[in-house]
Amino acid sequence: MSVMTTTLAHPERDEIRITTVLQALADPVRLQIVRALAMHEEGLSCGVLPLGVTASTLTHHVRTLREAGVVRVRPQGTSRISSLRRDDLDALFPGLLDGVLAARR
Amino acid sequence: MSVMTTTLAHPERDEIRITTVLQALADPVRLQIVRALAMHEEGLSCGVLPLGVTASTLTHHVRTLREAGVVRVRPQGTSRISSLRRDDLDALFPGLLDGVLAARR
DNA sequence: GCTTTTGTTCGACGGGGATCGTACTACGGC
DNA sequence: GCCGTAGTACGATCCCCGTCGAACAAAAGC
Repeated sequence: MSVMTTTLAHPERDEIRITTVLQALADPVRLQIVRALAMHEEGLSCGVLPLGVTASTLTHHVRTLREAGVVRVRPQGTSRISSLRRDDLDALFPGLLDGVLAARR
Repeated sequence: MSVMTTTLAHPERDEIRITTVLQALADPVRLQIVRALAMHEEGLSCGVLPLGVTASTLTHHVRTLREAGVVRVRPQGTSRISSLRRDDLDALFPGLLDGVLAARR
C-alpha cells in the first residue's frame, strides 16, 4: 500500500452533469476519440489514434473526458485503456450518445 | 418559394454541424433556454425567462443558438420569438435532444 | 411626435481552455 | 541494471467566449 494506487478518479453515475458532458463532447478532438471508442467496446489506448495533437494535449483531452464521466480509464502496463461509459450515459441521457454518433459530420 | 423575409441568418439543415450544436448546448444559460423552448412548441420571447443575465448577454446566447441551428428566430413586433428546431435536430442527430432534455440536472 | 418596450451592437474585460515543449515517472523487455 | 515506450505534470502562450455597460434601433401605443 505504500504505492499510492492512484486509481484514476471517475465520477459516480449520479455525479455526472449534463453540462460537463456536453462541454467534453464539444471539442473536435475529443469527439473523434469518442467515435473511435464507440467502435471498440473493449476499449483502446488513445495514443494509437491519428489525432494530430501532441501526447500532452492528448492527456489533457482524455482527462477531460474521464472527469466528465464520458470514458473510463484503466491502467494496463505502460498504457491506459479508455472505454466509453455507454451504460451510464445511456441511463442518464438516453439517446444522447447515439445522436452524437449518428452525426455524419 | 424563396421569400426574402429572412431577416436573421439561419443555417440550412445540411449546414448544421454536430460540434457547433454541442458547443451551443454546452452552456448553462443556453441549456436553460433550450429547456424552456422545449416546453413551448409555439416558441417564446427569451426575454421573459428568468436567466439572471443582462439583455445584451441574452442576445449573444440566442444568436449562438440560432447560428448553430438549434433555434429558429422570427421577429414579431418589437420581440423575437425563438423556437426549437426539433425536426432538423431529430433528423440529423436522432436522440440527442431527447437525451439532453432527459437530464435531471 | 414622443415614450416605452424589446432587442441589438460595440467595445472592454476577465477567465478558461486548447495547445505546446520540456522534464519527469512508470512499466516492460533485454 | 538499462533502455525504450507510454503517459503525466507543469508552466507558458494564445485565443476564444461569457459577461457587462452604454449607446443605438425599431416597433407599438398613446
